[in-house]
Amino acid sequence: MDGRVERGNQTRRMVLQRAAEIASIEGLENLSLGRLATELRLSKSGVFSLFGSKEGLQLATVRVAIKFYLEDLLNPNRRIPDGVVKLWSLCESWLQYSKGRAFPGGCFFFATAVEFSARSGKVRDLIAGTQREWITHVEQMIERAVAVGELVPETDGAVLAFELIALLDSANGTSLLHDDDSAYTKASTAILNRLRSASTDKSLLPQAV
Amino acid sequence: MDGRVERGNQTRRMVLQRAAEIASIEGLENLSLGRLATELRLSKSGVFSLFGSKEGLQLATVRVAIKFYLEDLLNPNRRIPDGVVKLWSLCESWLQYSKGRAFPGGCFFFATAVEFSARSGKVRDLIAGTQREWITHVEQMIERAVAVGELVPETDGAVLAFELIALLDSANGTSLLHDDDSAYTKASTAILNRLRSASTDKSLLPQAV
DNA sequence: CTTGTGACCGCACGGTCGTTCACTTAGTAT
DNA sequence: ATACTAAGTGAACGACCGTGCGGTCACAAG
Repeated sequence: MDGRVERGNQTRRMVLQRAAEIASIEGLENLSLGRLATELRLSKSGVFSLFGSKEGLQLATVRVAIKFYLEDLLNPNRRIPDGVVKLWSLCESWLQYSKGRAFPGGCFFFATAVEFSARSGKVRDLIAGTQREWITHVEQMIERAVAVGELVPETDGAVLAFELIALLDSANGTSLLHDDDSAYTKASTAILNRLRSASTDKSLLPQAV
Repeated sequence: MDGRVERGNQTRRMVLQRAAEIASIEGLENLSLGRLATELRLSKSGVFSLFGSKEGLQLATVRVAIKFYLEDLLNPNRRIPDGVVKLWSLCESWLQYSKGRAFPGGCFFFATAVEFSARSGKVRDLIAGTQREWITHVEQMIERAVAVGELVPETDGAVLAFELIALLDSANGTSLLHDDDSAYTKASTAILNRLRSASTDKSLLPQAV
């Protein structure tokens, strides 16, 4: 029980919450210690000392965003039994999460992954690793849907996962750029069509969005 | 015939070429006059005066990137007759153009569209408009393929265009982030499957990539 | 009660940023 | 020859950047 440490953690949480918001809009590189400090009425050196360096702040911001996604997106879906419905439910939740602008700049990882995709360093590696895990997770859920016989056995899991994630990301990006929610409907339609075409039992999924 | 103006245009081209390269990697916002000047052995104020402001430089950079795409991507395909083969050819060219890293940070418009998708201003508007034109172009080619009877009449052009562009963009982004060309193969496979499923004559497209 | 530690502040540093301004140079037009 | 114009330079500006240092204060451990 250390009141100082607890106070520090609370401040850290406050800073990181705001940092994740800013980063989703303007990118992790455009995060600045001074701006965060001013907005949150702290001193620049105080914020600095909480994270040791700007890179430390960036890494901590990514980690807190990971936590948000695990809690808000993956956790709620974890009790649904494996199969095509779970897959569809995950996609729906993802679109809803993006649409709800939990991060004002849309999906945090989409924004930062694109920002760092052509760079190098610890931040890029952390983001790339996180993205890799997400892809693997989707692939596993596809494989399990095949295993329980709800997707046709010829299903290429890697390609299908690529397709689903592409549609999700594009909905996020397009809706932001054109300030137009119809991208979410298009993505839903496309995903539903794609899942139905690979399903063994067409009655498991809704007819249309 | 004005030697001064011509010299200026030449310098402008040189600056913009490098600016587009940098922007594809680090974004239009991280372009800096000083850095461009140092790299190209010009004075900072000289570069500045060629474009009047940083925003002017950003807008000019976007415009030159548009020109590159029109010349390198759209022009070569314009003589192919309307239909599903033209559609497939356009996608293949796009993937090849991205894969060849004509811009070292992959597709210039993908990088900058994501960067500016949650901002406002002239630069964002120009990028959004350009993206809108590209979407419309793909939709038109789909509609024409429907008109010549090569795609089934029930085809939803807006959704199909969304799907194709999503797959192209994702191939670009994923290949960069994970330094892995297999994303291009996945995209090709998915696009080919999708086009075949909507085609009236399955023999028009290759069997696989 | 002492000693140590972590949160946090104020201040200053070297550096880069976009922008301005006075200036030179060189090609055009009259 | 003269006046004009555009390209390009060099020095300076104010603002902001990440970082380091010295210090204050509240709390914890011995």
